[in-house]
Amino acid sequence: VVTDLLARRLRLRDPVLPLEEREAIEDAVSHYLDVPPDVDMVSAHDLVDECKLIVEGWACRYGTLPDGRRQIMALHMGGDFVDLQSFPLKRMDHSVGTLTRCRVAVFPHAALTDITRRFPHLTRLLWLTTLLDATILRQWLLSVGRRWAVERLAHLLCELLVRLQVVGLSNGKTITLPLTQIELADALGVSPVHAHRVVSELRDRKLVLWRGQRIDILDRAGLEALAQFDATYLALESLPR
Amino acid sequence: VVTDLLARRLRLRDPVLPLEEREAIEDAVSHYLDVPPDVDMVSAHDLVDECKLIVEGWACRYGTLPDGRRQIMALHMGGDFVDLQSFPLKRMDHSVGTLTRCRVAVFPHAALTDITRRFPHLTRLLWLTTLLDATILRQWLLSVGRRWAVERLAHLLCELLVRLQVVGLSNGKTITLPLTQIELADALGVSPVHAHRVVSELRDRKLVLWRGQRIDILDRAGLEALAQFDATYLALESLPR
DNA sequence: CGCTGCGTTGAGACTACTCAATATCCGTGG
DNA sequence: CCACGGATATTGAGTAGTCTCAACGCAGCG
Repeated sequence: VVTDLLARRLRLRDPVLPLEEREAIEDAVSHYLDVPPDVDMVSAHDLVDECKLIVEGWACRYGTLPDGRRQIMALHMGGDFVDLQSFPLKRMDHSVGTLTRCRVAVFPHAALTDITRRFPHLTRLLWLTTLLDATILRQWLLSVGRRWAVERLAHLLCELLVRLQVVGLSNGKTITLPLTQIELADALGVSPVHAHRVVSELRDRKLVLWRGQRIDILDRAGLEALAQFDATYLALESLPR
Repeated sequence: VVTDLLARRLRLRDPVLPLEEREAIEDAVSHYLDVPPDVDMVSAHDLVDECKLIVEGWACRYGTLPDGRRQIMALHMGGDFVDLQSFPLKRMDHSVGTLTRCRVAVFPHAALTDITRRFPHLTRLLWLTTLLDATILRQWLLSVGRRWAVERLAHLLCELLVRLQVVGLSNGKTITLPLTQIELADALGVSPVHAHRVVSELRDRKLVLWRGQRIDILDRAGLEALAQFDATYLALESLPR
């Protein structure tokens, strides 16, 4: 299960994962877990000794300020490691919470250490996935710093569209986004009221049909133009080794 | 040279770097380079096959939108890898430019691949440095998304103060920041005019003495309070292996 | 059936932006 | 040594994007 998800996410970079590496991943899973919605899987400042991969469901990374202001820093879906960075870092600098009920696979750090000793190539792939998170993070920073709120929302949708398609969770025309407008606001770095206004604007511009969690993309090209979207950061190209 | 810089940056996490690993790092350097100020060391979309570590000088990562808006995503000084992420990723999703003249050490990807094959522990340390960049990145996102511009500037100063102290480039009371207000604006995600106003505000509040590139910290506690600064994300604690 | 959380909408306030003018610094050349 | 040009710093005024406050509607749920 786990291997298929990871392989799907990485196939564009590394089409064939050697059998022994596939087995190594599978063996590194100590157990599976079901986590209810709106629960923290790990909290900032925690010292952790295992990593979690989402098999199904949605989660988000977020940071908070002492006075309560909150910023969501990433959205994660099936196939994503939510805290692989904790393997080298150990200490969490942010929290990860579920947005929906999540099924997760648990990888003890010890098993990952073993992988780094025996499978250099696989190690580089795991490293790669943490770096992909970072490229997305940089785009979010660019968005929050330099895009207007509407553009930012458009860009988020473009990103999710691609990422969901890669793992087969969207047909490119519709996505299911289990976020309240308050959570969306925390992801965009705006107030809840403004998040709503910005959603309305995309609706009014006839770019999307947004009803609750279901979002129909009416004009993907228009959305990408508005967002000034450039997908290269998602590292979808196949490269020679 | 290179090893000392890296060791200094990592000593809090891993106090003793085995001799053979130190040699491996030293051997991985193919050559040194001097880069003039205000020049791109690597550009977005580049396909690269070597990584660069700053020995001396300042550089920044930045991303741009097609219409020219620019966001600086990280500031780098001596001891920082500016594009280690390009080792697993290959393709650059952003650019790296010098702020001052820089002396850099060059690591061919092939040499790094060799390290991942022979030194799992060192590999995890290299992985770690890319993840430290990511924790800083997350703080910047939190800043840009949820802190007012003054708080954001204060937070940036607190961060730089700590980072410079770790590598011995600041005594904790003064830092040299080779940024124009335009570049500072791009780092904070505000307009140049507002960047200036925000610098003035820190001056007026008697928190700093800001003259050109030289910044004297008059009230570090006040600065940290204003920024709601929490240094744990910089991973300065020593942890049991 | 009333509570509670979320979505929606309006109004006024505030942070930050743009435009624009002036001042200062610094390297270059006369 | 000083005049000049260009880039940067500084300041003011008006505007625009976004925020806060607040009210109301709606749906789910015990």
